[in-house]
Amino acid sequence: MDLDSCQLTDGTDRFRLAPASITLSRMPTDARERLLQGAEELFYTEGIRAVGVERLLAVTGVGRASFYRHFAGKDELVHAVLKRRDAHWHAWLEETVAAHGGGPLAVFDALAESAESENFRGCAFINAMAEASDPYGEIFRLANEHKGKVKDLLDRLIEEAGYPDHRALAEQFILLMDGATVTAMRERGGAAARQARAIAERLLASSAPPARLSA
Amino acid sequence: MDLDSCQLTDGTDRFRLAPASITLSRMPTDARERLLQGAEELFYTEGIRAVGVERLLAVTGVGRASFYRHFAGKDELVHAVLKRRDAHWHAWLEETVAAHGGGPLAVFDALAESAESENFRGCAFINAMAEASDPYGEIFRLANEHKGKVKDLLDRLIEEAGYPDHRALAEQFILLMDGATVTAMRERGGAAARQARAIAERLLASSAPPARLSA
DNA sequence: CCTCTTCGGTACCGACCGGTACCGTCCTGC
DNA sequence: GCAGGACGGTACCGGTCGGTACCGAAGAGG
Repeated sequence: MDLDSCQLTDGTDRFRLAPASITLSRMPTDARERLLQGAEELFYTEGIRAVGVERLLAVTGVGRASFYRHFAGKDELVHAVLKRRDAHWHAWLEETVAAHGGGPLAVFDALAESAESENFRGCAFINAMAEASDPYGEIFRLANEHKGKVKDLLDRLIEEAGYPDHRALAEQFILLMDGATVTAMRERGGAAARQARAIAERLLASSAPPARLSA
Repeated sequence: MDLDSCQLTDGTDRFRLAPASITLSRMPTDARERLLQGAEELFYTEGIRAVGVERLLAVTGVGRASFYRHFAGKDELVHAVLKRRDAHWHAWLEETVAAHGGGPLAVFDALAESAESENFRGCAFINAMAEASDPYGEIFRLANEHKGKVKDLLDRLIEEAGYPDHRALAEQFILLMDGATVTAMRERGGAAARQARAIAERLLASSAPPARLSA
C-alpha cells in the first residue's frame, strides 16, 4: 500500500505510515488519509457529484483548510481517489482470484462474492464515467487505464491456463465482467456474475484446447 | 409517438400535437414538449445531476414559471424524461432490429450502429443508476422496468428464431448488451458490440438447434 | 369585447456549491 | 523553550442550486 505515500502537494512529510502496520482502515492521524478513505467510500456509495466537500469534511472531521492544503481542489481529490480505488480494487481482485483457485473463471467468483455485499454499487469507474460530463476528460482516461490493467490481469490468467488465444479471450472476459457488474448493480446479487461465468466457461471450452503447458 | 400526450399534471390540454404532423423535433409551441426534448438530450450527454434547471431553461427558452407549471420539480421531470427515453429507445431498437433482418443477433448490429455515433454515451438508464444516490429509489425501479422490456423483446426475438431455451438466452443476451454498451462508452466505437455479437452467435450455435418452426 | 389560459421574464428565497483567508491550538524537532 | 508545521474551526466569498411568487403579453373562445 505504498500508493498512499505519493505526495503531489509537497515533500515535507515525515513518515506517514508506521513501518510495520500493514492494517489499512487504521491510521486516522493523517488528514489526507482520512479524506481519501472517506471520499472513496462516499463517492462510491452516493456518487461523486452527490458528495460535496462540505459533507466530506463533516464526515471525516477534517478542517476545511486542511483539505485545500492537501488537494488543489475537488478535481484533484477525485483523481487521487480513483487512483487509490484502482490500486485497492486490483489488489483485492488478485487475492480473491487466488482464493478461488487462481483460474481465469475465478474472476467471476470474485465478482459474485462482491456483488452479494450489501453496499455493492457496481464498478466505481463505470459509475464515474456515467456521471462525467466530458467524454474526453480525465475520468474517462482513468477508467480506460483501470480497465486496461484488469484486462492485462485477465490476459495473464488465461495465458497461464494454457489458452493460446488469450488476448481475444481477455477482451471477451472483460466485456462479460462489465456486463455482469452493471447487471448486478441493477438487480442486486451474484446471479449475473454466475451467468457471466457460465458464458465464459463455454468460451473457454469452445476455444483451442488448454493443452497442458510444458512439464 | 402518442407517448407525449400522456398528462400527469392536469387533463385540461386541448390537443397538443397537430393531427397530421408526425415530424418530431418540431412543434416548438409546447413548453412541456420542449422541456422534455431538451432535458432528454442534455441529461444524456452531460448527466442528470450536471444539468441544472437554470441551464435547461436557458437552452429550451422556457420560462421558469412554465417549468414548474408542468412539473412538480426536477425529480418529476427526470421521471418523465426516463419514461420518454424508454419508449423512444424501445421503438428505435425494434425498427433498427427489423432493418437488420429481424433476427436476435440484429440487436448487436443496432448497438454497433448506435455506438458509432459521435454523441453516444452508453445507456441512459445505466448512467442514471450510476449517479443515483439511492439504490432503492425511483431511478433504479425505472431502470429495471426498462431492462425488463428489452429482455422481453430479446426473448421474443430468440423464441421466434426457434430456440427452445429462449428465456435463458435472453438473460445472457442482455448481459452481453449491457457489457457491450458500457465498453463502447469507454472506448468509443462499435467494436465491443461486434465482440458481443460474436459471443452471442456462439451461444446460439451451442444452444439447442433452431429446429424449423412448424410449416 | 372580455375572460381565461398559457406563455416568457424576473425578482427573490434559503440552501449549498467549491474555494480562500485567517485564527488559535497542538505537536514535533531542534 | 522556542520555532515551525499540521491541524480543526470559522467567517466569508461569488455563484449556482431547486423552488416560489408575481408580472404583463399573447392568443383563443365565448
